[in-house]
Amino acid sequence: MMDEFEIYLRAHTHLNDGDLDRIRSLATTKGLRRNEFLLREGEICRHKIFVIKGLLRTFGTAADGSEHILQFSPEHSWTLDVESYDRQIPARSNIAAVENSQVLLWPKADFESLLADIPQLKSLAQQLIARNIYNSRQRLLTALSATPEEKYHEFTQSFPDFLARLPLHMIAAYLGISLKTLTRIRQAQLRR
Amino acid sequence: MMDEFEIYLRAHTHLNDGDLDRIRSLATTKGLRRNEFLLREGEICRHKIFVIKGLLRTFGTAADGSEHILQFSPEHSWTLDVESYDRQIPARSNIAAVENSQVLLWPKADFESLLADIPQLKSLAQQLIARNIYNSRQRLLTALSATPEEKYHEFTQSFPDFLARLPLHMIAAYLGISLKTLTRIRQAQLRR
DNA sequence: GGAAAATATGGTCAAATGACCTTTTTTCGC
DNA sequence: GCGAAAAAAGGTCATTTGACCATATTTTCC
Repeated sequence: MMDEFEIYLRAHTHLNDGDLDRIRSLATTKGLRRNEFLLREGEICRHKIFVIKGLLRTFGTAADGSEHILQFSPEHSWTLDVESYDRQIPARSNIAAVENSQVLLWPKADFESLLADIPQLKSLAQQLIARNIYNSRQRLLTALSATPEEKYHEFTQSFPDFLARLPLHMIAAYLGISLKTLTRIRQAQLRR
Repeated sequence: MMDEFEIYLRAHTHLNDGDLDRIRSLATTKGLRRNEFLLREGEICRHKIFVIKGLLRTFGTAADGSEHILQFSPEHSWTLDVESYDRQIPARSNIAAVENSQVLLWPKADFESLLADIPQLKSLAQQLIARNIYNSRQRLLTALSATPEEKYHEFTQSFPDFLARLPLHMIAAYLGISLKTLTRIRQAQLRR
């Protein structure tokens, strides 16, 4: 059950078995059905989340009810609503499963004690934060400057494996374009 | 010269005079003329930057030469190209002065030793990182979901003081809309 | 103070995009 | 495997947006 996580941790850190056991021991496993929510807007994000298997999406909803996807979280990635988790305030985004998935959950207090006690884990966490910041910058720049076609192209280059796992309307919601525009782009590319 | 910075630090941290002096002593002051660059795409960002006075912009350029503004940095804010600074790799963004400005610069190695030695500074730095992440999320969501008019409205609410300090074309470059669209929005609002 | 540059506005037009709707195809869940 | 639901694709049309151009206004800087 947890072995996927162990593989991940061993690949990304140098931890002794004791620390690894302690990290594992504080997590609970949870299965999610397709479309099941892990966090809803307005709730407080109380856990650090690691995706063992499957695919999650983090999305906000606009005034008109439309969904806009901030992030996809596939197996071997971490997720949460940062601001809600940090400050324990109501979340402004939702997290839900795209596919049937399996996640590990650590209550915030537990994870913080792990971070305080295990420098290698802390260092991993900081790397992840840094990467997150770089990615956000790049994504923002793309959102500001790219045409729909360029956005789609960048997406296919960055996440080739997601193409087959996501319905197109979610890709559109991630790129900030309409489904119609996305299918038009794809049709145009087929004809070439 | 440095007093602005001292006021800022005292307002946001609890530092003793010794630490404060040490932080100040490692910085150099630099004046910038309007439109002068502090960092150009491809260069390596070697300094942590604090804006004493004035206004900077951080922007990327697209293939067609158009500029897209990632961030404005007014007096009493910090800036840099994160990825370039962290990893000492070529920057993908430019930083330039919008107004005549004055900044403090710390060479990376010096600032790192300050962070290592002064916990209050480290804590301030972490707060700033956190805020940066929240803002990026919000900005991305807006970029994905809002209409040009909503984007402009949110901008005026968030940064009322910037309106008078920025040429419209920069606001457009920040919002990811054309200057034409922006002036249309403003005209429509005048008529009401 | 005055020339030059930057900025803002306006007009026109073509193209891109999204809203709305229907139909076909695929996938899901029991 | 089958019925229901979800997803994809297609059609049509009105609207928004941006490109390009000219012009007016303001600001900058020597």
